[in-house]
Amino acid sequence: MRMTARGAATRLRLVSGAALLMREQGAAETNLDQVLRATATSKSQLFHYFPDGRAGLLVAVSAYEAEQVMEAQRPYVDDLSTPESWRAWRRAVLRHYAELGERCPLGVLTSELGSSSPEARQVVSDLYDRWEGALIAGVQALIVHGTARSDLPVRDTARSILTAVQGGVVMLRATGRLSYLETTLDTTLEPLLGTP
Amino acid sequence: MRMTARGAATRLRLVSGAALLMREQGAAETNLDQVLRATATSKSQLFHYFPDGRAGLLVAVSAYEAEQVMEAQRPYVDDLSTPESWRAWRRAVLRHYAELGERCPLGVLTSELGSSSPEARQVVSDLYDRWEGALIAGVQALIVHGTARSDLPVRDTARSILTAVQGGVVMLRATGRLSYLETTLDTTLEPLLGTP
DNA sequence: TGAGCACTGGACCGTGGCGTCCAGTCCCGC
DNA sequence: GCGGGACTGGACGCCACGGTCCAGTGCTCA
Repeated sequence: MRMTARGAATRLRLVSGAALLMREQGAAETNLDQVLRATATSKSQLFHYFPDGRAGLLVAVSAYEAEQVMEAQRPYVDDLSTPESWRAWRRAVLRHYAELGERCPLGVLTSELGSSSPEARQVVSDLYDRWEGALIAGVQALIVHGTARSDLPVRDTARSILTAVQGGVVMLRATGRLSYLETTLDTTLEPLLGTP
Repeated sequence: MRMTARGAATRLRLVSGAALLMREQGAAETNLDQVLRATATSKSQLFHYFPDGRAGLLVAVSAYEAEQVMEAQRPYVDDLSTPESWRAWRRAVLRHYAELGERCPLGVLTSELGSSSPEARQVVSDLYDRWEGALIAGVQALIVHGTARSDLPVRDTARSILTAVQGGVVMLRATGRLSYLETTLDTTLEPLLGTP
């Protein structure tokens, strides 16, 4: 689809506006009219940019939110080669979820958007792959660096960390408490960084 | 509401039937007509037992599924006083999720039902409290038993285990792989049971 | 500058799905 | 065995919400 700068801006306004609404009140509770009102657009514009309607919008929101999840961990997640960068990463993650609380992109991605369509599911699963890849590289680097024991199972360790974040976010959404994420992250990172 | 045996059976048929449908296809994708067809009941029966309609049914399903989550861990979760019972508990949990896969009560509880209404949210949060309580008692017992170090933070350890299960289930639902749960559970239980 | 297509506005439509109503049946307690 | 309330059946109403249509407007590029 050819698009002018103005068109691209409208499209982005729709996606980011929809994403925000869905974070705050859930995807299922967000209807198209709300999105249109919040973004000052009309129905025909929405269907112009998303011929598949709501379904297409959900996929775009998924991709947008997946990007936000990675963005929140930058720049650290891109280079987890030292204990310092791991610690900085941990701080960044905790800060992000402390700020957003239950209204985080990851929460709505895993619990709602991911199961809305095969395409959205693919987006979520791609996110996990990228994320796991970054963590694997980081664990590997710490072994080379000598901080972590060389017999550490690299992939399993990375997956544990990913799982810890997921679990922490679920509990955050359910209880409003950040402590689950903090504690579990500490436990899981211990073999990598030692007791802080 | 007064109820005869027959009425109670009808009510239970509605709740358990709805729960099954919602596990398999999600709560949002399950409408009342499907529930009625699956349970061989009629709309007036449903509204007879659930005057609040769909909302009330969702709360009842939440309570039912919360009970299923605990039931799946029985009898071990009620007495985690020895390393053997902890190991048996771990096996029971893994077997349960290996069997049900993505169609587990916990998954639909956390991702859909829990946010459907304040009442349902309360049910979910009560479940977590009960669960955490059982784990705390178990960790405490292992310390008394001498298996676990006495300086282990009891509540934090219990919460880590709970978070590990949650994270593992999220990843199971997203990827279909049980390994996340297995690995993370091992890591988290290590300070309690040592390397198996 | 003007032709054509991207872009916009908003009225309109169909329907899936929740909830209501009422008439009839069955069972429990006296 | 009989009165009343628990229980059942299914037709009906209503409306929120996703999606369509078409008539304009204004940018872009030759």
